[in-house]
Amino acid sequence: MKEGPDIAQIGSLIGDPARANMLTALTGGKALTATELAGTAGITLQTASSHLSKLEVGGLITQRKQGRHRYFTLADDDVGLIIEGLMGFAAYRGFTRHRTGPKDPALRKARVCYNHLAGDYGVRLLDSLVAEEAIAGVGDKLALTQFGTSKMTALGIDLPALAKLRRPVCRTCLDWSERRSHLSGSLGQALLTLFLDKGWAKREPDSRAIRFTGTGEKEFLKLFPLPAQSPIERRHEHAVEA
Amino acid sequence: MKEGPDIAQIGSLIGDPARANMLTALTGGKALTATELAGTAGITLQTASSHLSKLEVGGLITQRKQGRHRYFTLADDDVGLIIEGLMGFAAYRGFTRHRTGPKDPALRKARVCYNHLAGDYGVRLLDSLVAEEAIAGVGDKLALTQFGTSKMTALGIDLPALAKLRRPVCRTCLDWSERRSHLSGSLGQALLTLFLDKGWAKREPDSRAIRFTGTGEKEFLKLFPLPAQSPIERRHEHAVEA
DNA sequence: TTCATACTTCGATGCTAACCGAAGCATCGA
DNA sequence: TCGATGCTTCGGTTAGCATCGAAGTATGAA
Repeated sequence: MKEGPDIAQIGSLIGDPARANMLTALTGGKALTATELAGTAGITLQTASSHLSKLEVGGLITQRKQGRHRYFTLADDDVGLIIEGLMGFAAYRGFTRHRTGPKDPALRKARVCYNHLAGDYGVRLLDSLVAEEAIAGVGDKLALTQFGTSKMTALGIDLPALAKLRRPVCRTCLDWSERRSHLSGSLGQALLTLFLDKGWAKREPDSRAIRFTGTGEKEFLKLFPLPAQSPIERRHEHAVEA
Repeated sequence: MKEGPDIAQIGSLIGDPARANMLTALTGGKALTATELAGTAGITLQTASSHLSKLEVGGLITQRKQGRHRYFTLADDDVGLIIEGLMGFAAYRGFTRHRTGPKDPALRKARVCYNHLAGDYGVRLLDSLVAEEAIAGVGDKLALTQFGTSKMTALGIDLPALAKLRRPVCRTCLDWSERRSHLSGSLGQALLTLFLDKGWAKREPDSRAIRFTGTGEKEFLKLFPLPAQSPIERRHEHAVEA
């Protein structure tokens, strides 16, 4: 009726509680089976199957057949960004119908956001890279500086390979617990993979939380130090916790 | 059932086509009456009233009584950001159920995004300010430099007054037609107001489009020139038009 | 071949919510 | 005071969709 794109389709896809729970679970980054997703959403397998096919034709998720399992993942970085953005909005408005459990502090410290690091440590990572001028840019236009390029290469990250992908290398993603940006994009993904590979951190089994080991935490903080003072003064916003 | 905020509530609010149309209309920035919103959504006044009360308790809109009219606006900058974000996503995925009309080129050139300038000119504005280093920062952490502060003051913008508001002064907002950031926040709002006050541009009556006058366009381009080369190379993404 | 697991499709049910007609309330102008 | 306008509330209808039981398909294991 009016000009412009159609928001309502995506809205209604996210609007169903069962589907919202599935999407939230998939924001953890792991590929999950239909049975697992049915469990997290608290519905039977038949209902889950119906929901999953709707999400797929809606372009929010994709599936990969493997044996007799079907693994579902978010379709895309963009979907993760949208979900995380809505979570931030909801948290800020106090839309926390599901009472937050004891895992909350761990989640707030470090967690997976689709495929990259989020939470306090995720924000800290980007802050540090910006402060030491490894990354520069404005808004969603971020890029590695020369110093940043050599730092990443020294860490063993194959930047030319990342550049060949069709996804942006550096990107920001709004952190719903910190209400500030953290690093997304293929570099964000590569860094999280690096931390896990090096054994600095491990994923909690049934949660989005990431637990750093003692030495891993030391190494991380040494590699990504925080400046004495933030380069740009910024008022502190704290999400309202209900 | 799970940890974290509840996306589904907002999703279902946006998920109804009538409500989505109302929200899209309100993204134009004007305060609209219930009757007007009913018209744009194509429903009766009774139904519209029901929808509007749901949107209000959901925290997406607010109303102001004035005489026997009730004027509705988006509650907040955040709501505008969410809506624009979803529009970008929907446009990119080709979710354009409402066929785009002939107004489209004008909309793409310059339009209102809740309360600030969007479209080609909106993106250009931020690009220019960044290129001449009037604004610096990363992600959502933007701030005026010393040069930027004096430039804005020279334009007649009362920065101390803006700083006193509880909203951020500088902020980025994802442009759904350009798929890049433009300037939001109270400064973005102040600049758009300035352009309109100076007579450089006028709002189209029943659209989000903004039409620059001949001299207004000249002044705008002179005041916010584009650099010869973009400071950071960035791949061009063009939204899929269906 | 037979059984088990993983998932989809079909069909029926039941609930929710969008919708509108009619009536009620509030504000404004005369 | 009276009528007109703008909007809300109530009641009843209808339509859509989430849900699950039952049956069907595909893959893997024994």
